[in-house]
Amino acid sequence: MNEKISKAVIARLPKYYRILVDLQDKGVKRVSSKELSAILKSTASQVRQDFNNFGGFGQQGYGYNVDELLNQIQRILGLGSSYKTIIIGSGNIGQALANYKGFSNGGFKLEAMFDLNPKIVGLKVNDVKVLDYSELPAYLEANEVDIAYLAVNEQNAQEVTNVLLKGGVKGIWNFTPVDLEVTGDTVIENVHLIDSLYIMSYYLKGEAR
Amino acid sequence: MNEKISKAVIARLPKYYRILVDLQDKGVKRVSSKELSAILKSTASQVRQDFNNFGGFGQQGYGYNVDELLNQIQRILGLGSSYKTIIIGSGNIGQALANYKGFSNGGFKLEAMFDLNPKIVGLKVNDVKVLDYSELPAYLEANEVDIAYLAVNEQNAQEVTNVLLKGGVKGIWNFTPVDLEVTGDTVIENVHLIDSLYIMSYYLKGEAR
DNA sequence: TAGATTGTTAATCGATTAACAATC
DNA sequence: TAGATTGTTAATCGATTAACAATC
Repeated sequence: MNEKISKAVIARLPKYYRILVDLQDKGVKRVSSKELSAILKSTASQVRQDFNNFGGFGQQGYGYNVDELLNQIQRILGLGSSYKTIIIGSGNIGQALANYKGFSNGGFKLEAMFDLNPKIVGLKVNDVKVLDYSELPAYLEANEVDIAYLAVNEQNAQEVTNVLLKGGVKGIWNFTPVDLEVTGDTVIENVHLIDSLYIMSYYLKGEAR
Repeated sequence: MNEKISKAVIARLPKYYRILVDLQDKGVKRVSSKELSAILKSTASQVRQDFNNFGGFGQQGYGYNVDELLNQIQRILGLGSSYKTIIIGSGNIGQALANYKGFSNGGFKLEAMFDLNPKIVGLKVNDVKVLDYSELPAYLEANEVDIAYLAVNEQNAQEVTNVLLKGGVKGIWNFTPVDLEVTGDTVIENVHLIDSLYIMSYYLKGEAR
């Protein structure tokens, strides 16, 4: 399956996932595309199209079984797996990410943190020790890392990325405002906070018009 | 102008902005849509279409003046203005946002922080004092707030939002995984970190196929 | 069975890309 | 002027929505 599913569809999957977890918590057993679309503020048609990208898992005349649908989406998103993660740049954002509880549920296991700043190196954040950045290449040599959370200074972002790529990291969750250059099939997921704030500014200004 | 510009276009503006700041820093004086598209990995056609949503500011045969184009995009994004901001939920993420230097440049001025936790209330983060959450309604009564950065627990997100709306906050930058219900024309900008991580998981899994 | 709701095809809508006359 | 590159219209592509036969 999975010929080439559009980014728009993938971007909606986590929302389906969240909604289904909610429904399951509430003890709801079945749900129709129409009900889902009401929650999502989209159309029943889109919901069905989305699911049918992966081979529909509903039943005519019935709808979708919440447990089963949730399992499927979990599987599609790969949330059954366990990911080994590291944090590069253990300042404010890096530490916030280390402390954030939500990630471990999805199977994202923080294994190590790194920083340049001698004041930060050696700290323990949420039971994970901050190592000196100079140790990163050796660490990558010795340990298989799935995802690196990149929260370093803008100036160092690309250089650190190159080290991570050389070390065989499979994905980079990028919190810097830099559009990283990568080779090969390394996955980059950007969280451009500044962009998000600027977009908000645009719409706020719109209010005044 | 500005009839109804698509979200896709708006989402690209911060990237143009970043690129133009870079070019200006490098002393570049002019740039063509073709050059910009090469940096953006898009097409020259799209670049020109994007700018022409706001009334083109190029010159035939020449291209775009970097300084002028940057000014225009800055103006469109409303980055000349000054925004009064507060942080609700001053845990890890709230504090990281308070400490983040990048925001003040864009005119986002942090005025106050709030939290429920007595261990956090009273702290000073980046020279801003954390107030008790119970003081929020009075604060909003007394002060005009443009943007609230929402970094509270998932469980409290909607309730806090209701307080913010009642207090006349114009926009909410939402770091909770909740899809907030809002009335009126309050602007919501979501930073769904978990969604972003799940999307990354999807593409990582794809590698293995 | 009859009603409900899916899976799926067809129609529409919007966004991206191509083309080219206008003009600096 | 000739070359370059815009602004803008037209063509294409892709995503969303509508419609409906299949079927639980």
